[in-house]
Amino acid sequence: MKVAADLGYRPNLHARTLSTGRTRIIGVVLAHLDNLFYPRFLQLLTERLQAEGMQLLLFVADGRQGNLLEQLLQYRVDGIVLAATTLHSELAKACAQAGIPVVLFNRVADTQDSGFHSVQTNQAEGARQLTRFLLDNDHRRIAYLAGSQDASTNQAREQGCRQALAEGRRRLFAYGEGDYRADRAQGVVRGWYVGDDGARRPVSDCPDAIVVADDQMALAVMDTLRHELGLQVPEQVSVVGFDDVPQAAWAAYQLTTYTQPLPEMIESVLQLLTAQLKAQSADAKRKPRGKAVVLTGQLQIRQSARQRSTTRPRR
Amino acid sequence: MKVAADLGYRPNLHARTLSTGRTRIIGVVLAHLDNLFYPRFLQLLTERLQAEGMQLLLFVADGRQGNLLEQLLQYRVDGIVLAATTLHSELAKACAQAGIPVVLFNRVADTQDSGFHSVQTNQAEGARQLTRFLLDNDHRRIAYLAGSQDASTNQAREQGCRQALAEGRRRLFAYGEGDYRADRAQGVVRGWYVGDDGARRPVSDCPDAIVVADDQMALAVMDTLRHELGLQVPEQVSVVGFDDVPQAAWAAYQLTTYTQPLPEMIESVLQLLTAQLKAQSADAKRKPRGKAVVLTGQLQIRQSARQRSTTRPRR
DNA sequence: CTGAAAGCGCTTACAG
DNA sequence: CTGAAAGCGCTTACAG
Repeated sequence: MKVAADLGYRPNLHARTLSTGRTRIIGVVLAHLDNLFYPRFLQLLTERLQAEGMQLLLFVADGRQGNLLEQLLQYRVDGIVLAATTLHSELAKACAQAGIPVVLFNRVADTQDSGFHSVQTNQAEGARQLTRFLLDNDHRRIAYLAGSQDASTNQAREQGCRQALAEGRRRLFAYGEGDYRADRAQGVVRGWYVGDDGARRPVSDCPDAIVVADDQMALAVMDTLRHELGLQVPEQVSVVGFDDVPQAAWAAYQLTTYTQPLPEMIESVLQLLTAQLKAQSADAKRKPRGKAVVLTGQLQIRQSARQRSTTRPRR
Repeated sequence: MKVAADLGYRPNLHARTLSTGRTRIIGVVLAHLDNLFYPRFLQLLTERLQAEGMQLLLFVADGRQGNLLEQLLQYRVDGIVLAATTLHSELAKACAQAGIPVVLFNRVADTQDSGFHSVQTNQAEGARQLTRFLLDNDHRRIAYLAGSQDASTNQAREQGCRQALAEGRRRLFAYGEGDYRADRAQGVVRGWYVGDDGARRPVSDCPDAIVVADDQMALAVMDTLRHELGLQVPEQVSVVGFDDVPQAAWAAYQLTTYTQPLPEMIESVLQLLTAQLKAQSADAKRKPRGKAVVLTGQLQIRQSARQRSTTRPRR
């Protein structure tokens, strides 16, 4: 042993892989690393995997999925984490078919009980709480600015928003699609507040609150409202987001949002992954139903949404 | 071939690795993915590596470097990109000793001609241009807010700042260390503008411009100046940063900064990496000198630094 | 030009 | 309990 250490011997993990069939490599597929929510996700996931002695092979989905799948399979990854919100489910299916454990992050399978494991926050409940907060604080013309229509995150958030409105016997005042992109979101907002003639619309024709499908867009929307349209946030328009990205807490924004419990989510991802790895070696044939973990986030009240009164009535 | 495809055959890359000695895996080590500059770096690098048919194995340096090095070596990565600014150079040396090509990103070896390849922006020149811009626009009390003292990026930027001041026959008005962390930077700024008694210092005792070692800290500094200390940026205090992270362009900040040419930098990283891989297979013994690629960035003038006058004198 | 064999560096079942 | 052999799935030099 001493000699081996002195000679600088390191076991070759690829050789080990050949005989054990385990690579200890997890493939992680991201769609947009430019979304402010994912850097921290990636950092935490990497740290946790490292701590477990596993490695993270990073892929960015850029449309050419075929190639990506090929790589994933050829490297015999032990498991795959799919965090690409808008990613077509073809990829997930192909991986599962190849017998590789898949965990969907912040995304749920669009086909019913497809057998995929998934981890997400209770999106609908979060959006419901945000919307109810706005209703409770006297907002009456509430708009929803959607992410991508086909993203499960957006669908749940939209549904939660609509549900809260229905409970409050209110209708949605305006609806637009931002596709989870800052520039598109800003375009939608301009359309809401500025008429075709380039003049500002009357206040009563404009939303007094905007439920934005994620923080990324919400921050961009705040910029446009304040610096381009000259509106006060939250005095004239309230904005709420979803995720609680680091930037949401910055003094310039102080965004009211719904916090996704990222560390817990990561733990769940790891649990699902390792559970599958064990089950796989135990009895490879028994295919368990996909387990959908839904975690509870938290309403994070900051300053971007107007509150009825700072001095609360004494009980 | 048809049959193979029908059966879903995929070559096992680990087996190939065993016989060829090439893994087509590049190890990437990051210190802080929470720095706003790195997500895009990682995204672009991943895309480029994927395009070349290589894979990216991601590591986050969390102090326990020994373990990290072990993993890197055991997975027989073909090359390593070290983007961890404050990372101790032990790691780089150990990798080089093990015969793995290393490219330093945004960082230069602290030991002279250590044989490492590196890619960076001309940091000193950038800081010089930023500082000169401030001088040319009538700023007289210029402070430098440093990153980590031992980071080569910071050393070069500080030197560039001091050089421009010397050229303008000015002295540095104040100096503080933010360690590339937003909260530390904010603490330094508070100390500059607020006395021990908690009262604001007289204007003439405070900087009228701050050269911040990176955008991450510069944005936090702007927040503190505006929202905590009630100062106008740029009217009362100018702030400039370095990197040109996506957030620097946000309407709330409009940060004047020095743009690092990220796509070009990535290209250089890939070139250095592939060149070494070829050289390695050609004659493994000839150890070439480290090549230090220094690219030119660009002064990005926005609104966070006061300009003398919007109407320029006609020539 | 085609095809069988050796070898890459491990693990593990098996023989002694 | 120890030690030699077979096998994981490729590549490549070599024999036919």
